[in-house]
Amino acid sequence: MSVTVDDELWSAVGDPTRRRMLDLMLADGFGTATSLSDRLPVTRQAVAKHLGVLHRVGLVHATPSGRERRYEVDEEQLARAVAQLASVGASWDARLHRIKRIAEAIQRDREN
Amino acid sequence: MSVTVDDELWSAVGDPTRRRMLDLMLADGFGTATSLSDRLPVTRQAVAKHLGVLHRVGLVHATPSGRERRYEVDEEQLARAVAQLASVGASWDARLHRIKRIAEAIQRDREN
DNA sequence: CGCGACACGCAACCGATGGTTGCGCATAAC
DNA sequence: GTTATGCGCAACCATCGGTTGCGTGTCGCG
Repeated sequence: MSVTVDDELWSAVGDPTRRRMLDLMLADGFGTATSLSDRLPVTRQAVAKHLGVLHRVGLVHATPSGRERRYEVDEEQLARAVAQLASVGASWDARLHRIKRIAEAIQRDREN
Repeated sequence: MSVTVDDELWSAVGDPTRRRMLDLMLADGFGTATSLSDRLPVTRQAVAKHLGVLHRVGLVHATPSGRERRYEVDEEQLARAVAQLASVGASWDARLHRIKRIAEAIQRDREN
C-alpha cells in the first residue's frame, strides 16, 4: 500500500541544509539566521529562506527578540516528520522482506 | 553528532515521484518508462529522467528487453537508503527524549 | 544624544532540477 | 510492408537552493 505521505513535510526535511539546521537548533535550543549561517557553509540569506520553508510547514516557530528572530523546533511537528520517514522505510522494508522470502522459496523449489 | 548521511542517496529517495516509482516497481517486480508513466501523473520523459537518477545512484538497474528497457529495484541499495532514513530519525529521537513518545502516539493513531 | 555595528528583509540574478512538448528512430505486430 | 509502440534527444519553462547587493531597524557605547 502506498503509504500516504505529506510531501510538504517530507521535502522540507529532505533538504540536507535544512536537516543540519534542525540539528543545530535541536542542539542549541534555538537559532537565528545569522547564528546558523555562522555554522553552515551557506550565507545568511540562504538560511533565512530555509527558515521560511521550515516555518511554513510548521517545523519551527519564530519569536522576535529585539533585533533578532529566534527560531526553535516544533517538536511535535518534527515527530510527525520522523514518523513519516519511519513509515515509508517500514513499508519498503516489508516489501523487501517479502521479496526475499519469495526469492528463497523459488530457490528452494529449484533445488528439488 | 550529525549522522553522516549520503546526500546522493537521500535526495534520490527524497523526490515524491521517485518514491512512487520505487513503490510501483516493488509491487510489479519491474517497470518501464511507459508503464510507470501510465500510472503516474507525469509524462514518460519525466519518468525516464527519474529512472536515470535512480540508476545513477544504483537504486535500480536496467535490462533491455526488445524495444523496451525494464528497470528493477536494487534491493540492497534500497535497504541502504531505508537504513539512512532510520538513522536520521533515530538521531532526532535521541536528541529530544520527548519526541519519541509523541512519535509513538502518532504511530498508534495513524490508520494506514 | 548620536553614530557605528549588527541582524534582518527585499530584490535581482544564476545554475540545477522536475516538468513539459516535439521530433526522430528502432523494434515489434498486424 | 505498413502501422503502432517504446525509447532517446533537444528545446524550453518554472521552481528552488544559492549568491550578491542594498536598505532598514535595533542595539550599544562614547
